[in-house]
Amino acid sequence: MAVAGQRVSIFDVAKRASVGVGTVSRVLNGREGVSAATRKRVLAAIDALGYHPSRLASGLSRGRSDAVAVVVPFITSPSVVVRLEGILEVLDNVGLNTVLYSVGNRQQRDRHLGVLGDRHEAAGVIVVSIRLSRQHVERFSAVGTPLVLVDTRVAGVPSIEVDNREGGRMAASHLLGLGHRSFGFIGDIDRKHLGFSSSSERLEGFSARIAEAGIDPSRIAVRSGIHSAGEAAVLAASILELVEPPTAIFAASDTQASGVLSYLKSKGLTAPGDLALIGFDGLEVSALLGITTVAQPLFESGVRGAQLLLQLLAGEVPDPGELVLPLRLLPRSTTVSGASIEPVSRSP
Amino acid sequence: MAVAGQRVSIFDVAKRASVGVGTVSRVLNGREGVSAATRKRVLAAIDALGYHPSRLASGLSRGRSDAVAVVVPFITSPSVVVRLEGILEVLDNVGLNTVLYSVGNRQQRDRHLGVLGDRHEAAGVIVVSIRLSRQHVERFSAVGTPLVLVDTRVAGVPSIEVDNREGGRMAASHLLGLGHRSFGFIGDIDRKHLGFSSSSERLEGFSARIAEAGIDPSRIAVRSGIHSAGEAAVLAASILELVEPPTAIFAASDTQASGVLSYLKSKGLTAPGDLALIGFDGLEVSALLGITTVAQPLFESGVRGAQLLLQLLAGEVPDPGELVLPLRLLPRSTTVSGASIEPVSRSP
DNA sequence: TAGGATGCTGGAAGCGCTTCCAAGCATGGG
DNA sequence: CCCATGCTTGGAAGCGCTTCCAGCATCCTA
Repeated sequence: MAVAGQRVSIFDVAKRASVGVGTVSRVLNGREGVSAATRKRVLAAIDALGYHPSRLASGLSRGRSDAVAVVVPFITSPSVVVRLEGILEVLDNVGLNTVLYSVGNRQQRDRHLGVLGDRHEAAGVIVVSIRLSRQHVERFSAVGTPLVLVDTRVAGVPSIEVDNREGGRMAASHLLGLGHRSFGFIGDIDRKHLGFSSSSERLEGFSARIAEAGIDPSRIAVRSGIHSAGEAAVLAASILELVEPPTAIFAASDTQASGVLSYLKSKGLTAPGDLALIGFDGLEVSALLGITTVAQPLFESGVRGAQLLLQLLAGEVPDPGELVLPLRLLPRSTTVSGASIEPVSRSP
Repeated sequence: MAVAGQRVSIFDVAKRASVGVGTVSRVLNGREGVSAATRKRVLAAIDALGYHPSRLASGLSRGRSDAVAVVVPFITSPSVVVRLEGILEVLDNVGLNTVLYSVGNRQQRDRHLGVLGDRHEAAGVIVVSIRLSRQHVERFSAVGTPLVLVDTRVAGVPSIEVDNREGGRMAASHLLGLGHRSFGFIGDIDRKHLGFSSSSERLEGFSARIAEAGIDPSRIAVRSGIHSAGEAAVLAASILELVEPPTAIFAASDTQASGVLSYLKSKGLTAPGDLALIGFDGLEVSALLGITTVAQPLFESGVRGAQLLLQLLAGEVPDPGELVLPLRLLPRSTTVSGASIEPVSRSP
């Protein structure tokens, strides 16, 4: 055991095993060229001293850390969490250390990305949902740190995305097909200025499709607020209090759709009878509540992103570097009355 | 801008500003004893070169990093995420860098905790939900790294917890009060062996209270599986297929309760008519679905934990070092028929 | 048997920062 | 006019590791 207050260094291990520090380093890194007997002595010393190598020193000396950095926006949205699960699933499996950097505002973003790009503090970096400038990206490519984007993109950088405009169109088509002609939209505001654009892109696609159907898109009742179910409930109220409320609402996320549904229930209203409702994401909560949604492969986006990074780390050049994953419309009971109810599935 | 492939060091900045590295360091760390003119020259050089100090080097040199490490179990449960939000809320506000270490198994746990405790790679550490051994803790106290536990505890270490046994008792009392006499329990298995014990503690309290009511607790239909809604649905099926199914089920978490409810709906059954259902945690999903639950202050646990750490970092000794937060039973429509439905609230 | 290969090993240099000490330079009091 | 005092400043040492080179056995080959 380590003596209280004393930090054990590679030097102590070397002394105890009667070898040089170089040899200890070789053992630590599983490099060959160390006899079995010596290796055993070193391992015994490490064990006896309770030694842990300093990641700082090794990273500094090597010029790069061996951890993977994942930069995520302040984890406030369930969709980010699911993506993260996918990323960790892959990275954990191959035994890579993963460090998460949570970004709550632009300042934090620039600091973290600056350091991660400028210095080699990570073997590779995955950025989730945060919009990067070309400058940010150039830093990474200049020093050769592999970079992968999930749910965001910059030309020329490997990324995983969905087509949010297409998703908006799908939602509109579904509602139009059901005969709806008046619409509301509940989206979120990028208050932290991190460049979140999916909400507005979804609205764009939605509006475009509505226009194609010959309906004036400026008549869509658009409301935006912070991304939360509670806020969405309030926004829903404001829409339903209109003189001529729409017959259908498209919420930019399932979280927001669930807030709308909760508001309806509290007023004794039902979907789709009083209001048709469609969300986005395909979160588990939408299945539990029976909310129709445009589902995107969140978990898979994380998995693919991590796999892309592994390829880059292995020196390969991923072929379809910029991947667009497919969306699926899941019709459920908030738009189609009498839709069959399925239990949530066992696998995520 | 930095020249491609070239890393800019403090030395380059010093040269450009025609000062010594010591002076640059002083400027970087906002230390006084630098004339305004010199400071301005240094800042200009930093800007011109696009310089970012290396956290590795500064951490190594200083003997400690200035970031706060938060160790969380592989983010699989929404409750952990909410706690994390609370932690980040506080830490972000005071401008502390936060780095998350995700732990998926014992090996990872020991590696991360070993390094964080042994070396000074973090100014302070918050561990969420993972059980620590006395040995782990001693490492931290030996080197003097502040440590705070959230949702787990070790005697003598500042921590934030709830009384899970008491929560189990509250659930039992509620169901007993409604006249139920036969029970099922759906909990989770600590498959990763990270020492999660809340599920079993909740069962203990539940059983104890049942026994006090004169009912043989061994007759509780206990089922356990991995922590997910889907798995809980399967376990619920196995309980309801019993020859004499219970009239009420206590699920160890809201996530699991939501799975049970989803199963009921898919079978055309209702709560509490066919089965009374109570969950645990007070997640938003329980409000959305109207599930009765034993609510714990998740967000607040994170906030308090972070505040505790800030106190320790400031050198203060927190007075009630080991905090037990209160639980609240929220009766909703899965146990009390006709319970009023409230919209989800605006604030989290 | 000698000369070169080969396999292990020790340890110095260097990664980029902080910190501390000594030194330079004004300034003010005596 | 001289020296003590207080600011600023430069830069060497050291944090703990990796890496590379040189040194030493040992082994193989001709």
